[in-house]
Amino acid sequence: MKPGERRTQLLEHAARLFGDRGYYNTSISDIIASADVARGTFYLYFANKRKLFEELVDSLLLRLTSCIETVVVDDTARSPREQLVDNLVRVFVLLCEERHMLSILLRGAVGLDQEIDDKLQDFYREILEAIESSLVLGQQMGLVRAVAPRLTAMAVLGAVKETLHALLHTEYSLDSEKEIRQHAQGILEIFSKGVLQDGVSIP
Amino acid sequence: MKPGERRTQLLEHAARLFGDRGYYNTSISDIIASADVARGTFYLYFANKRKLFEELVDSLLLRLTSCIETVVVDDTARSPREQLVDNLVRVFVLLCEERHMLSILLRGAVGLDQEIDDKLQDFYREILEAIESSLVLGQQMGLVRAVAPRLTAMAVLGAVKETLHALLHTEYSLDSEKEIRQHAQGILEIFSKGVLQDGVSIP
Amino acid sequence: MKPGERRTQLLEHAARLFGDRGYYNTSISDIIASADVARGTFYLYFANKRKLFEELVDSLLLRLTSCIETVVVDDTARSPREQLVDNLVRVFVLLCEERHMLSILLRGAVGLDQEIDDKLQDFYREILEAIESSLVLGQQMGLVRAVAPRLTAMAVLGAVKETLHALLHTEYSLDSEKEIRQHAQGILEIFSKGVLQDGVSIP
Amino acid sequence: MKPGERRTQLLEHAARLFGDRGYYNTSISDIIASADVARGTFYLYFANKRKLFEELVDSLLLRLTSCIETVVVDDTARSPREQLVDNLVRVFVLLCEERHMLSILLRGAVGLDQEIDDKLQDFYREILEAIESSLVLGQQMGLVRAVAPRLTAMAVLGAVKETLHALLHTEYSLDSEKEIRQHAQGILEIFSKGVLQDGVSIP
DNA sequence: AATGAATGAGTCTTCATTCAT
DNA sequence: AATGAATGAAGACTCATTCAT
Repeated sequence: MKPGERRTQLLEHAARLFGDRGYYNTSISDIIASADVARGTFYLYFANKRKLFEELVDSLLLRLTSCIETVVVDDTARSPREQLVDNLVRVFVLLCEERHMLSILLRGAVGLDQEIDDKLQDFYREILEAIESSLVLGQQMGLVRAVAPRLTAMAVLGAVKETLHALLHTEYSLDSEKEIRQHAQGILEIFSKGVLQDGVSIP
Repeated sequence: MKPGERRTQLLEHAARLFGDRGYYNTSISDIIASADVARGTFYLYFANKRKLFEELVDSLLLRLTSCIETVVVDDTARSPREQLVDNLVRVFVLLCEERHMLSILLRGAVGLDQEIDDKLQDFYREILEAIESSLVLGQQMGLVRAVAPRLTAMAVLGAVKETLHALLHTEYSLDSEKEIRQHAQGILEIFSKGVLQDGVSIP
Repeated sequence: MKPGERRTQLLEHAARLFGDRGYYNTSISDIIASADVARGTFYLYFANKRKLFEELVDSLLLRLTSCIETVVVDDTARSPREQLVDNLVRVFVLLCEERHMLSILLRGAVGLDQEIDDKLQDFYREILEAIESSLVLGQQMGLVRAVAPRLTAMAVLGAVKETLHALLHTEYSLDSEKEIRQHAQGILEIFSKGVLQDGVSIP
Repeated sequence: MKPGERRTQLLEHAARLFGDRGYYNTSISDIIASADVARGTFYLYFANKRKLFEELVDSLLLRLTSCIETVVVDDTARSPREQLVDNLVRVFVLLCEERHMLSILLRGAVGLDQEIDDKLQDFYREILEAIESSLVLGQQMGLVRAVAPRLTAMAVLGAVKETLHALLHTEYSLDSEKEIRQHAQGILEIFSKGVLQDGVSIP
């Protein structure tokens, strides 16, 4: 077994177990039994259970961050719309592939550890701020109506989270990339034009 | 101490602790220390920690459910829009008053207990279905565009959840009912008309 | 409810429960629930659980002792044989009527309390000594062979205990006094003549 | 410390404590304190207190069973009488060496656990049946009088149990194998010929 | 006499972590 | 690098007993 392979092995098994049962219902015994590794070996690679979890979260946030590209208005190759959809698609594809991590991401690590909680909090805050500043920019360019940018950003983020959440519980499934793309476009459309017919307003 | 008061006392202290630290980081010792009650007294009122938690969840879902009224189209007193906003406002007011329960609601009881998890799941599913059927009705009446009803329902629910989530972390605050009402109207507006200016589309 | 009736009520319910489940598997809660009496009331009549048990044992030993009459050789009305059998019959009748107490008697109160244990020990010792001295007397009168008196006494007591034990487990039943009398005579015969045919010895 | 030694260590200390104080008055704390072992270590070797006890009972019954050999009538080396006595001697020797287990054996595990109780019950039943069938065989061969076989079997078993019981309370002691052999022969003789002189009957 | 809410010492059990081999 | 026996702090839960009403 190559060096580092043991580590990966433990991380993968732990991710599956944490995703399935949650942090507190996954014991070190479960992880080492699943990875077929001795108890002492675990502590050769990770300082403790919390650190292993933290590493899983870090790794996920890193990969997620690298999924998201800043939308460039004057890209001649891809329209802003395409770039937005592509961002969403990449996020969904990543998280569909790693349901276990998705589970960890959505549940958060509440009550587990302030440090890890903060990381997730920061991650979401950055995303919120990115959306918010895009909206503000759009408003400055006259493209976006006078909606409250922060509130709108939260709405968008929440919508994405909720559809991800639905994926976990198999009420909803996105099996092909085509479906995922349609899903992403659907979300974008809802927020672009709203749900009402032109000229209609809620009475 | 009146009968039933001890129970309530324990429920309240437990709610605060569960809300602050999460289920697993709240021990019975914490609860009874907080409520200043003897160990045995706890078990006089609750079979175990899980049952107490379940009761908190049940009680919250009950109160939440009773907040939400079916929107009636031909109400002469209040327009559908007002009814929608009032529903949202009541939910927000209730949850603002009980932050601890809000925390429990949003985190879910993941990995804790299938039964409790299912209750939350069912609750959210009912809300989703209510939103979805309203949208379908709106489409039949020609008011709502040809958006995917399920996806849209998830987007709306997610948006509400996310703003509630923000409340927990004090990035965002809704201190008066007036603010809450504006907040609810804001969400409604985003989903009604979307974020784009009339005649504009994302390039 | 007459005074003293509460006491009796508690004693009877406790006897049944102790007999069925044993001392440690019978809680005060069980007893007061069975007797339909408040918790505090229990302690009005008994200092504690142990004292109640002690009273049950005392009462049983008293009644047992009063069952057993010293065998008188020159009684013109009843032969010694009849007196012996009558003693056994009375003991069996008493214990058949109160199976729960029989259970307590046979199990002993081992590990429960030195004091109670000693009482049972003393009771059995007295019986042993009575049998032993009868045997010695018989030997002096030339009726009894040169068997070891103590050992023989233990054998007799053990035989009686074992058949009582069998009653508890329904392998064996003594439903009428006639059956009980035959049973007692059977035991007496075994010890009188032994099991071998005249003139035969175990090879 | 060799593998398996910890287990044995715990079993031995537990046997002593259970024997001295009984099951319910022996806590896990007592056992681990006596064996000078950490709390967690206990659960490394036994699922719980009950399982440890069960193992002690199982082990004793196994060793007891292997003490007892079927009596062979046409053995040229040892007469049936010798074989019978040898069986008894082996049982007594075993139980004299392990007083603690003797205590457990005689007290039974009443009210502790149906499963363990049944094991003891079954063990005694088998012994009873073996004695009973020997008596019936003896009757068919014309050696044994027309005594009730079941009743007689119970008497014999009871006698043996009672003398064992006496050993526990030091009223009686069997310190050498010679004494034990005399004891066994004494019991056999009582049941062979009875206690009465030839030609005498209880008046 | 009777009640039953309250108590808290004591029990079993789990599990993350350590360390000698 | 790897092992797994050993640890013990910490948690949930029980139940005999008390005492104010």
